[in-house]
Amino acid sequence: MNATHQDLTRNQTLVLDTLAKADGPLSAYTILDRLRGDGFRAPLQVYRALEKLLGFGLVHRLESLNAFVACAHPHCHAHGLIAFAICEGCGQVDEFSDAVVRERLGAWSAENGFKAEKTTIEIRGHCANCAAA
Amino acid sequence: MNATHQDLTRNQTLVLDTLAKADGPLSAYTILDRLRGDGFRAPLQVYRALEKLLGFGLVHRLESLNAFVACAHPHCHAHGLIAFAICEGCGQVDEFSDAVVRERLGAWSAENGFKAEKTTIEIRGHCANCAAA
DNA sequence: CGCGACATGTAATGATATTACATTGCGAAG
DNA sequence: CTTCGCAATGTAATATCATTACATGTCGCG
Repeated sequence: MNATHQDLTRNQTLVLDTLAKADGPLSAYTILDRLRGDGFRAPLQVYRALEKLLGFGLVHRLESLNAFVACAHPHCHAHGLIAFAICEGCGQVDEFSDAVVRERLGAWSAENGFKAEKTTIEIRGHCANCAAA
Repeated sequence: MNATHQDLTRNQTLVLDTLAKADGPLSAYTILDRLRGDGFRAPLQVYRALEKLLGFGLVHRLESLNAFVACAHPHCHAHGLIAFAICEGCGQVDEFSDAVVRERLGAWSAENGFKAEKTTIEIRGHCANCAAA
């Protein structure tokens, strides 16, 4: 049914691996630079792979950063709505999910006849370590 | 203490009025184009005004759109966390606030020692009218 | 006046994303 | 087995969004 890692093309695999190895979000152009050695030449190669990976749920886009991260729970295909806590200090991203938040936003949508398709929740701030420093 | 509409400079007023008159979010460059007749020549004039207006809470940035809207409740300076429902059909943006959502995200932050500074919640989808069509 | 703080003007550049078009690889229909 | 069609890929050009750097203007205040 859903795409597995097996179905990925060469470019998709390269992009996903790059994100998985990174310790934080990467911009498309950073990914491009890291894959020059693998023959990547143009932004579109990255954007096309990202588009698919986003569709597969293997990668997330951080809207407030214009950057991308590998999904922290790639084998769990059921995490309804995902929130991100983004540390401005170290760049670490924490991915979590909250049923109550999902329920409340769903309730608002229902009340207002709004058909939600994609929800973005991003908290910018400082993680425990960086806040201490 | 907080800036009032009175304190705004000419450029800030022009940008805010442009956003207030618009029926949806505008990109910085769209604002620039609309203000050419008022002497605007460069993106920075817009970005500088937006920066201040964002600080005053009179304008919001929609991260998933790279665009800006006038605050729907400019006289209420206490709306903690704001969520946006963005219609892909007509471009309308609905701004709302939910205490439970705020409380849940605050709880997550507290539990994880995360110091939240700015929270973005954006729901992309279709409003009642556009979903019907 | 002359200084300091802040707003502004202008140009150049950097960063992010898409459009357009040519090519390749590969499975299915004939 | 070949040809058709589709999806992925390659490449260039361009569009869109945002910032850096530096010069100038304005105005209150000592």
